[in-house]
Amino acid sequence: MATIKDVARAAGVSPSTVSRVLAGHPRISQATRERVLQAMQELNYHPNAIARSLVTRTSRTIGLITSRPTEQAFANPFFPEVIRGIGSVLEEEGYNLLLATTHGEDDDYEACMRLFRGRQVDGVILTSSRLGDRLIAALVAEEQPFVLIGRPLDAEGRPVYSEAHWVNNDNVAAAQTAVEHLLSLGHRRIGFVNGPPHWVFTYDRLEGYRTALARAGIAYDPDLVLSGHITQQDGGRALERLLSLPDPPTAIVAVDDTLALGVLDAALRRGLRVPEDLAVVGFNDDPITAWTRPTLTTVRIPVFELGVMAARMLVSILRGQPVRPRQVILPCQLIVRASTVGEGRAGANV
Amino acid sequence: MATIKDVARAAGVSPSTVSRVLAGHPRISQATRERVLQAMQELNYHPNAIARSLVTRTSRTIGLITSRPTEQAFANPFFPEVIRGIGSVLEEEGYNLLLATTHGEDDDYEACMRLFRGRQVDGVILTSSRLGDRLIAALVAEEQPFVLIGRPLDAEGRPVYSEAHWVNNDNVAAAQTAVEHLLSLGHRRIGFVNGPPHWVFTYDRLEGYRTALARAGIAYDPDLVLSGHITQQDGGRALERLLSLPDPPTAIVAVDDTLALGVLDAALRRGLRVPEDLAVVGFNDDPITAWTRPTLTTVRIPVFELGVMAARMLVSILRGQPVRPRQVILPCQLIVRASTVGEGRAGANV
DNA sequence: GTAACCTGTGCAATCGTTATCCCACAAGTG
DNA sequence: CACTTGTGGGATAACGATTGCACAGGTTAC
Repeated sequence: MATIKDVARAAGVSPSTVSRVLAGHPRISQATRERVLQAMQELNYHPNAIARSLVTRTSRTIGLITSRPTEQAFANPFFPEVIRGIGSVLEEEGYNLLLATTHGEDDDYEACMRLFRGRQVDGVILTSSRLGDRLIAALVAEEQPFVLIGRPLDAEGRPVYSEAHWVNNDNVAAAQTAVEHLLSLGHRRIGFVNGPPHWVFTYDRLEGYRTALARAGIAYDPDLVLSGHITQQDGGRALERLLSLPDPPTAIVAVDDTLALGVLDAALRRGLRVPEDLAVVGFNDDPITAWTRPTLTTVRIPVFELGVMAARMLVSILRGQPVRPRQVILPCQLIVRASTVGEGRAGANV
Repeated sequence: MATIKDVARAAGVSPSTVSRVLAGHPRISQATRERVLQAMQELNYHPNAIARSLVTRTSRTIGLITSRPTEQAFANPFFPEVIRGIGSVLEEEGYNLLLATTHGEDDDYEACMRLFRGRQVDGVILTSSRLGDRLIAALVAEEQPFVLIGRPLDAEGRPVYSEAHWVNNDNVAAAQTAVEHLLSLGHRRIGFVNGPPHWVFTYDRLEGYRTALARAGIAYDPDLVLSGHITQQDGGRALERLLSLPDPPTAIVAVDDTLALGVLDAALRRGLRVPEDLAVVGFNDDPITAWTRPTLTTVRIPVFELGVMAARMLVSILRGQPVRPRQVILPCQLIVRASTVGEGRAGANV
């Protein structure tokens, strides 16, 4: 495979000159430039990105940390959608996207550090965070360029790292809106089907649930709150448990549409009428929610836009440009459909 | 950042020794090994993967070529699903996955070549191919390690590159099965909503459609075959055009569930009863198809498994192990649901 | 007419590893 | 005792680029 030296020899110049042609250096005469370019063509030369990375200490590659095994991450439409957003920016900017393979949730720290130390990526995008996330702590401490989709909270749920860059949707407000929607429909016993509670987004959504209840003067009942994995199966299981309570809920908020689908499916199988016997609200506006019967009320998260913003921010950081607001909050939107208001009134968005 | 030399100095050995410890070289005494490991710990040393790549000429990274802009690729559940499969293997094998960003379909050749020449990837997985694909031709000519999901056909549709590695589902047979299912239900005018016809998978599915018709003694009517992009919108448009024919079809085969959803949606909007007025069959068994009303008959493609097989094959190739069958064909399965047989009979798989 | 500057290019160091070659020393062999 | 064999580890040269510095020759300024 042709190297820069081969090209240099063929063009009768030094390797430096070839390198300068490659870099578009201004002080190269038109004549030599053409000679070099022709030699490159003839030898089918492509620069070795690895060698270049070694000396420039950049790779024009951005890492994506899912903090979950790929197999699990891509089972939820959230990741493809966020990658769509990220990809649309990176394509324009000429960055590649490296998916860090992680064995499990705890392994992502090592994986991410390896990427940085190994100089394989110039920066990373984290797609979610945990309470007291040590990966974020390390990235902040080492001043590695990164953008978080979400927001950093310490182990006690307090905001931290005000200097960090992140893009978030206001999950507290979003969940609050969802619950208030149900309250306005007259529901008083509202079940909350949560994911693993140590994730910030689940924590925030639970927070919103509690806030809404508190404002309505309804006591928080821990029996109504269940957490599990974000799978349809666990959604179904959660519903079963909630329905077996002495005083079961008349409405359910699930923190993800996948969970909500599990709830809906289990409810319908049980012969419940939705929303008459049980109202259901999900999160994310997964395309599937527009097709279910009844269609599913859900909180639309601007996932694509989160990806776009995160990528834009990171690119700016890498360019050394100051990022004006270091933190961005994108609005959510409650999409009211039949699973809460019935066929007739569905379609009106709040 | 600590380098191998710093570690060497701290441990009182030469860089070579540190490198050997890193590589698990057998001829290193226990004592020095421990000294070196401790120095690494103290200096928080992580090897520079780029520098290593430069000399070893490997990167432990695999490239994924979607041949579409990321934004478009990830709009279809196929890609996330195939990545799930690939990722599940790569995680175990310790490979990273690099998504090649492509501006468009024609740009993928350059992008892929840059990846290889730049030594950024050890091999690539192509997720689809076109008739007479020049990227495949180049990879074969340059003997670059790659696995194709699909199969290589020349510009005239003849199989080529018998030495290439690929994983495919038998799209011809799959489409044939779908059409025969409709024929067995009595349909004689069957519309075919195709994607861009220069892709091999669309070509093959059309082939299956024609074969099934021919076997049933039904003349091929080009008016019944439409092609467009694989979007819901184009599915809907195709249906409109088909219904405006003098002798419109009573059934539709769409080469992708996304198209089928567009067809279904447009049909329902028009007030058609499905399947009584119009039967619909899709491809891929997108989770959404189990939720539509009526549920959608579809051909299940083992997408996850295609990803797993492709990744396994590529890893074997990279290891220098002979891959026993160079080509693998995975079976499809027709999932019969209500969009062809009505609510009562749905659920029986063929 | 000479100093100062500009243009275009080459030289050589460097990035952080791995790999080849070689040597010092200890132990086994006849 | 001389000679082979084996073990552990150091020196040094790649790997393929980039880049600061030097410098030759031509142009401009005064």
